[in-house]
Amino acid sequence: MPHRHDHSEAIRTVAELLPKDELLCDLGDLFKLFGDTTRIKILYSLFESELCVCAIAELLKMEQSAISHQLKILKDAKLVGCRRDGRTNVYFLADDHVRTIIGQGFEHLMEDEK
Amino acid sequence: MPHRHDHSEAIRTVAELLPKDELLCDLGDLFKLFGDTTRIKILYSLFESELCVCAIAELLKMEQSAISHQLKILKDAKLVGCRRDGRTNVYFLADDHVRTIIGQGFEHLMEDEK
DNA sequence: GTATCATATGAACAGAGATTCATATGAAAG
DNA sequence: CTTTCATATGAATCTCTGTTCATATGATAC
Repeated sequence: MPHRHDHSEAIRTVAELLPKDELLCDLGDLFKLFGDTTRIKILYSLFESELCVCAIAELLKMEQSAISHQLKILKDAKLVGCRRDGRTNVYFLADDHVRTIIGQGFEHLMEDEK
Repeated sequence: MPHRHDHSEAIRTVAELLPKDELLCDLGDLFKLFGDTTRIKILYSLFESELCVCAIAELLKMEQSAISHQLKILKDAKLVGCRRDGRTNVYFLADDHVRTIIGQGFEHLMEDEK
């Protein structure tokens, strides 16, 4: 028992309502995907239209390799999809939740400005 | 010019619609807050009721110091608020956006299960 | 086939961030 | 005013992660 004062009641109540550890981890992992500027920029770019790797690299003024690495992460998480087109790889948003989640973050920031 | 094939049109279009760098960074920083399991757990705990530091530490079975450090980060970001109560510090959700954003993440995970 | 373009990938490096340990602060009880 | 409890904080450590560099793959054009 680390401390003396009693809050066991509150703890019990909250503990029962807390989701499983695994789910909370998955939730953290999901938000981690949005927690990087490069990935946010990539996702935001794909809001408008599908794009090939080198277009994104040019747009963000970053190296092709860096973009490719991040696209792999987004693809593994199934936030983006990929399609071959000649010798280029075209990426696109795989899920409309991406728009919603980023939109929510956006709204939060906007209200903070006030 | 890093590559030969032309996509300058797509780049121009997207570039115009892309928010400022600073905003995209802020967005990334916001999501970074949710991208850690400990912080997710803390926020989730505060969904139910306000809690003092040692209650959270006990609940999550983590050291008081670790919780305190994370609470500082959440407080600096104004996601949680803090109130003195005798010699304990009581923390609470400062913003209902937190519920919305985490809720969206939750929904995304649930749909993925299918 | 060979050369070239677009992308992927692995290793190495560097920076950020989370936890722990030790200690400081601050309030209340005696 | 001293002691104890609750929390905060700084430094150190260790882990994770993003970028770069070099290279591999894969497809097209010649």
